[in-house]
Amino acid sequence: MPHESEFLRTLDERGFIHQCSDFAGLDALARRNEVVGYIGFDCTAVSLHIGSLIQIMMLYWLQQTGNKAVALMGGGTTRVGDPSGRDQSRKLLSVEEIEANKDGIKQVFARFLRFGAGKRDAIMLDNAEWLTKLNYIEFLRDVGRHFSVNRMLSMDSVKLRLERDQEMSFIEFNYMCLQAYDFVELSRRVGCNLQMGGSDQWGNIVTGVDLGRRMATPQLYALTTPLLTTASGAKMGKTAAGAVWLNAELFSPYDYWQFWRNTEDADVGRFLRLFTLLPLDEIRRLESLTGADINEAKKVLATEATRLLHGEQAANEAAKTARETFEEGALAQSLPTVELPRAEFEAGLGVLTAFVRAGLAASNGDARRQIKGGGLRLNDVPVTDERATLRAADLSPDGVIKLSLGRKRHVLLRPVPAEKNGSAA
RNA sequence: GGGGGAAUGUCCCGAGUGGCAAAGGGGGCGGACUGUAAAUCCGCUGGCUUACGCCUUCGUAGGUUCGAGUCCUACUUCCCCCA
Repeated sequence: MPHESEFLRTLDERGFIHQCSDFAGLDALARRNEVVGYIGFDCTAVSLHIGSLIQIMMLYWLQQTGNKAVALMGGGTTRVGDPSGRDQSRKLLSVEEIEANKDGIKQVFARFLRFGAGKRDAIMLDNAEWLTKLNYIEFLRDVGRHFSVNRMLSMDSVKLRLERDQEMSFIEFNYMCLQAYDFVELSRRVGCNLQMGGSDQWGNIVTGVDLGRRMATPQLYALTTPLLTTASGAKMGKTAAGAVWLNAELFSPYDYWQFWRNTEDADVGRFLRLFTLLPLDEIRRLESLTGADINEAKKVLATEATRLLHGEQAANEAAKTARETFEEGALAQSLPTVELPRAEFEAGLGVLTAFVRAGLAASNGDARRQIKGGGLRLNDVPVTDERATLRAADLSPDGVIKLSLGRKRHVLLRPVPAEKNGSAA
């Protein structure tokens, strides 16, 4: 069942598609470039993380193949909380937190979508705009009567919670109603006819499609992506440093590059298709590399993915830093740098403290343990004495000391004259 | 309304006899092996300390005790059964 539209064909070839409510119908729309598709993003953190990247890429391809993309901020729905895939209720965020999160999340979209007022320009909306103005009684009469509680109870997001005897409050139970209503509202406001999302959103999205039929919107469609895990089964996007954030202030371009560079062999092809724009025949060539040669493909993946999110320059710098550090054994000046007052350094800084200040150890005790395990290095020399003190002789000609945790994590410590405080560069 | 159970190392699951910094997993980190991969093996996984050691942790608050995760009382939350 090959798709005729460029949109579906591209998504299919690149591995984005998990389920669709009606391939033929959507294909027909896409062939005429009449798809107006949206994806909703919860505002539960100040930045999206890598788990949302596949959704963002779908919006990208939607626009690139001649259709209209809508990025929906969940400023309203986040006040309610999505129970999908959760074992327990999440604590409610304050309105202020949600607004702050929304501001942080917005930034990233400009890198992937062309916004504007034109027919094929992307737009960004916030469902707080209509959800917060709903009148409860009216909503129940106009919308609520279309929802079957029987069916909602049978949906996975609800059923699982009930089966495990886990509490599910009424507010969470309403989440899918609001999300379904969003779809209808977007249909009416901007002619939206497609909602995309992760496979865990299938139930919520289809509920929206169904509500649209009952409320007489034009035909709506649902399209979901597969759940992304690494080849060895782990959830994607967890590293030593925690979540892989998309905002550069939370997760530097260098770390981002490293994240992709450390992709498992078996995932390289899949990730190249999903997270880069490289042509498929080039990807086929890269993923066919075997043994150590596949490292070349990983570097391409890292640089391409970083370029998309952080730009050409940041990507090249990250690639250069990695090359100097890992391949040439040189001291790359662009490694993450932590500054500390020169006075503190001259007063005699213990190695333990130094590693804690650099963010490579959680506490002195942690640093001690790492030393015992042979995991800490000072200027590439393993630290063996936990009582050692950093000295001026340890400074490189450029005035920095290189601290390393394990093979991969390196930080430069730089004493500075003023009272500037240590912050990662 | 009555009866019974449960809450453990703030990542998760989960043993626990009055002497416990608290078994065991998972996850994570480090080491070895490699290719900045996977798999495998080994070590570590509360804070402070050069160290003897000190401090903080088992839902909350009290109590018994030389000593309490462990016993008693009250409270909070959750689950099960009866009504």
